[in-house]
Amino acid sequence: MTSAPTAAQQEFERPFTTVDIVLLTLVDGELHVALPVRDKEPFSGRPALVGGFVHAEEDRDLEDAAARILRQKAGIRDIYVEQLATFGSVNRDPRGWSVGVAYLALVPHAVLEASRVDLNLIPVDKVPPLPFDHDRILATAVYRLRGKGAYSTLPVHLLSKVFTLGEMHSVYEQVMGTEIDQSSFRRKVLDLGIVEEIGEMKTAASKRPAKQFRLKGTRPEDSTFDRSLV
Amino acid sequence: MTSAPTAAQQEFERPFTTVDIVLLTLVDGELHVALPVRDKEPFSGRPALVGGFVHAEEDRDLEDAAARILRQKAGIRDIYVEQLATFGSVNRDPRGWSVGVAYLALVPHAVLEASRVDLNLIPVDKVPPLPFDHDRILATAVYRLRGKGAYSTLPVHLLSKVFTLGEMHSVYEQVMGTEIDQSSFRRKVLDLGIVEEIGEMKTAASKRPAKQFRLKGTRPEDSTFDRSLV
DNA sequence: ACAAAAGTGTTAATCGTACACCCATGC
DNA sequence: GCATGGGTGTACGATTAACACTTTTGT
Repeated sequence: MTSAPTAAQQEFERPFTTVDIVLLTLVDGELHVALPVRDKEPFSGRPALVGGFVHAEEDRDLEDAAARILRQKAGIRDIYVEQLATFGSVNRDPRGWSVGVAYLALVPHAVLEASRVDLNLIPVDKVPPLPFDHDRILATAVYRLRGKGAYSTLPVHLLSKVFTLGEMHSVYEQVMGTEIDQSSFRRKVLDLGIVEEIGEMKTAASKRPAKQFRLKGTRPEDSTFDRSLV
Repeated sequence: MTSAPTAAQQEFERPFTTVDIVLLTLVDGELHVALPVRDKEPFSGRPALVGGFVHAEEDRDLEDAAARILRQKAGIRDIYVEQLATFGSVNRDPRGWSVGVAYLALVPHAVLEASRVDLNLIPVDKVPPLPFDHDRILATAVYRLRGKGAYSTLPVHLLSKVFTLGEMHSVYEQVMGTEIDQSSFRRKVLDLGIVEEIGEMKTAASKRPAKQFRLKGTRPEDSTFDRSLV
């Protein structure tokens, strides 16, 4: 409360609020999660999700808090972040009743390499038991990515802003864990109009150069469609 | 913190935590939201979402808190509830930095009528401006219901446990706001196996008696499928 | 010239919609 | 017997998956 405490508020002990971020990236075709080693109690020395307290004096809202925490604890900014779910209970944190607002963050691997912070990337299927309820949060994140993946542009955020259809195709295969017919994928992506050709640049790789694309206008960052891409 | 406060916690002012519930029901074919009149400051006398503080001493987790609030403030229990999203900012509540965990609750109208509480049901498209950020929360809830509706059993929870395919058909039409071919709807529902015939009871209405159904085993309350029912 | 990835085209099966039709009951 | 909602069947068009084929580059 800012100035005028009311009866209702004073009566109750306030839970404390954290933001917990599942930061995912793709390291040569495999989904990894950032699990930096904790340097404070509780669970000091153990890997855990990127997280921190909401700073009431500093953060204007939860998204601000998430962005700040990503900056301060992971050294990255301007990446894709969406709210996942909120976990609150008396025993998820040994310090007492806490509310953890969980976020899903997707980032191209290159961005993480540019950051100086050691994020301790671990393949999502080789993660050791985590402190707090972070196992559950991680599971929720992966479930969301897989579930929403086929019907949205979510997986694209694992790529850099500019990409080829080949790269996009491959990311969807990796995220969804299935083979996807190249031809069908291509056609769907193209006539759903979720992507736009950028210049006619080409990749300077080894074989035939590919056209470059970027996500279409839909700034709201998300975009869901009714056809499945897998 | 229960016993041993650490440095990190004491430094920060804690936001307070509320649970805000969008309680929806169908009153003769129209979606209504429960907006009981507030009897406390702030915004005393104005209709607002059903809500309350998390009671750290009493609630074991957020779902507990939501259930308790529904019992105490709406006089109902054992209804369908799912977490919607969490809204937290310095200015959503005049009392200061607050975190509101929003829930979507669906209930058959009959259950509300059994409750003694005056819930002030208002058609969702005729809702006056609400206090706090309740307008936004309500919009999110309706958006979720419409968006998820066609691909899940969500709308079914607006019906009593036992229902006919005709009733189900009609609820989906009302929620989604479209006409749905009766024959196709029927076939999809049936061979998706999301529903099971109960006895061979029949309705004692006016015309030809209909078979009665209930949601199939999938207790986890939810259940999503990949085909659209609309 | 060959490998490898980009990109195009065609076909057969599947799915969904629309519509026509029959059934059981109350009045 | 007729109006009304319950319930079934079918046919046509749209969508998809599967696969074959062509193009363009680096080596």
